[in-house]
Amino acid sequence: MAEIDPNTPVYSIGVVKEMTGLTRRQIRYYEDSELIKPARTKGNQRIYSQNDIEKLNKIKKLLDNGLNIAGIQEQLGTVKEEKNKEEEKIDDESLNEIRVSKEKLTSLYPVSNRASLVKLLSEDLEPKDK
DNA sequence: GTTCTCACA
DNA sequence: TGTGAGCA
Repeated sequence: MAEIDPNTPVYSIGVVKEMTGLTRRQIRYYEDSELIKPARTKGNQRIYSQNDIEKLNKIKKLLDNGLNIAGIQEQLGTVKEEKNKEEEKIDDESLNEIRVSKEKLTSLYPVSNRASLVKLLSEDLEPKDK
């Protein structure tokens, strides 16, 4: 099948919303905070790429670690090309917590992020009484 | 039906 | 952050 690049935007906000567990408001807020840079469609619709999805998931993890929008902005504001100590610290905690085995690196992201992502996807279940 | 932007609480 | 209104 056709391989899609991790930076090829093909996800609509609805998909991103489900995959990240965030709301449209939050996603837009992060975008406004320069956390992500989704592409635009002719109808001005946002389209996210696999790369953005993982980034959103990372943000979700940050929120799970007790951070807030300010923390997210701090993370994204600090993390440009080099990862900061805080990110490593958080990832380390997650790693130690879940004790992820040697996962296959199929992403451009470091192992820490990958492991965190796996944890996130494994615990993406929210208490929805329905 | 879904998403977008802007604005308000 | 959530929600509403009007629009494409």
